[in-house]
Amino acid sequence: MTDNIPPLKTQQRLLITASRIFAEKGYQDATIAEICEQAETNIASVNYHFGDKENLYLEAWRYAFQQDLKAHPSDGGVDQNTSAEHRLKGRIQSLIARIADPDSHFFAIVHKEMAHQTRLLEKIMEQEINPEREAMNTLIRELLGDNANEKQVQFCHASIIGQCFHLLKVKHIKLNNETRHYVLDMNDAEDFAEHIVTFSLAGIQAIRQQNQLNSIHD
Amino acid sequence: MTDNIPPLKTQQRLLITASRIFAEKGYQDATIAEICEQAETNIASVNYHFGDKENLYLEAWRYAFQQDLKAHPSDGGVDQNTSAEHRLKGRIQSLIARIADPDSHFFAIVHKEMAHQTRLLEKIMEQEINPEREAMNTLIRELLGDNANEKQVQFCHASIIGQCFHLLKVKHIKLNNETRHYVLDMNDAEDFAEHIVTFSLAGIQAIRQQNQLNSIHD
DNA sequence: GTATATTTCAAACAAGCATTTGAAATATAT
DNA sequence: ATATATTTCAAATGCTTGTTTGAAATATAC
Repeated sequence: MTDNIPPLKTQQRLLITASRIFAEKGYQDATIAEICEQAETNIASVNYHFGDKENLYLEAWRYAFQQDLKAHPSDGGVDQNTSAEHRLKGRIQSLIARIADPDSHFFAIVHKEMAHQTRLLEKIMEQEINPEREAMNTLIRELLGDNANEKQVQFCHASIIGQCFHLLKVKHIKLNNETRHYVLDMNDAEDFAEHIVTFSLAGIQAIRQQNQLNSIHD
Repeated sequence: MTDNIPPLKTQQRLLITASRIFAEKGYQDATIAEICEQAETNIASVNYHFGDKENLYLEAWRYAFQQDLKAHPSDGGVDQNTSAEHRLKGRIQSLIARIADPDSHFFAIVHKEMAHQTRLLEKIMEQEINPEREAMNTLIRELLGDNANEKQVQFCHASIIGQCFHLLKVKHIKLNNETRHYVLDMNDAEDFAEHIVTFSLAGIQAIRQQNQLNSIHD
């Protein structure tokens, strides 16, 4: 009777390994052979436990999503009673954290998925991402004020998400640094999050003020 | 002696077709068979004219870059003597136009390239994109004022590029629109460009003002 | 302890696709 | 007009990789 931790089940090892490798290489370039080798199991086990490669991909992605959220809750751990500014800041920081954290794979897979284009995954995306989008849009609406229309809300949302996802690109394009000037990298993630908050709150205010000016003319 | 336009050479047809198909499907999913079929030539012609698939990809990408710039010059056709605000606006509009135009393939290929990860392409990217980046950074420096440091310039650049590239994602993720609320789409490209300009000029001003406040404390 | 179900494994299989080949067709030059 | 170079073509080749197979090993249940 030892207190040894029982080794993880094959299925679990496959999920963990697959989410990492799919994040690194994308669906196409990741081979079942490589995943199984690193998960220390036989190739046939993918078929046995998950049916086929695509289903393993799906499950690994879902798994990564849950793990990432466990490490970085989407509200950033900010009290729901604080100002919209602070809650937006929390959400931006959470997003940046999930993108920058080398152990968070969900967004890396999303990023790689740009090329692959599976219909199934899109469905998952909608399911998983929509609630986060709506939560952020609610904050944006509050910050934009009553004169704002839905299009402006979506544009501001796109501005914020676009900035955050840009870090994803930087993360995966490892540039051959020929002693060039300073360039955004992963060590700046927290600073960049601060920047996005400042930049975006000002952007939102500008739209709000534009609306107020226009409404006077009516 | 007729004034018939001579049919395009095989090599040219391959470049045109390949840039379109690589933009649609990415490197991996695009097959030589399909490209040749649509270019109305034999599969072996890729090997004959370009050596291999990767080199065709390279050449098609370069070709797309040139074509896109021909249609949408990177300065947006704005007079170099106008204000930094207007010149930045011109650049943003050019970028958005090249991203939104269904006949412009360069950025679509960049987008799909996220998954493929060829070292060669990265090198070309640097060559082609760096001048544009520097041009925009010069404008950003001017708008940020003398108190700004290089990191802030890069952050602001990342903010703007990130917003523009977000449109690229929207373009290629054709969502199964289940009668959901309004959502950004390609018809909004011009409006979105306007939005990015307003949003980003305000963001840049906010950083500038932050710097001014901080410099007073010294 | 035996029978049944579950899981692992090495090897074989099959499909997709880039690439090659060598001959046929066409263009170019002299 | 003839010789030479260029371009096209159908078919074959070979590699990569996802999937299947059936037996062996292991766990589970009674």
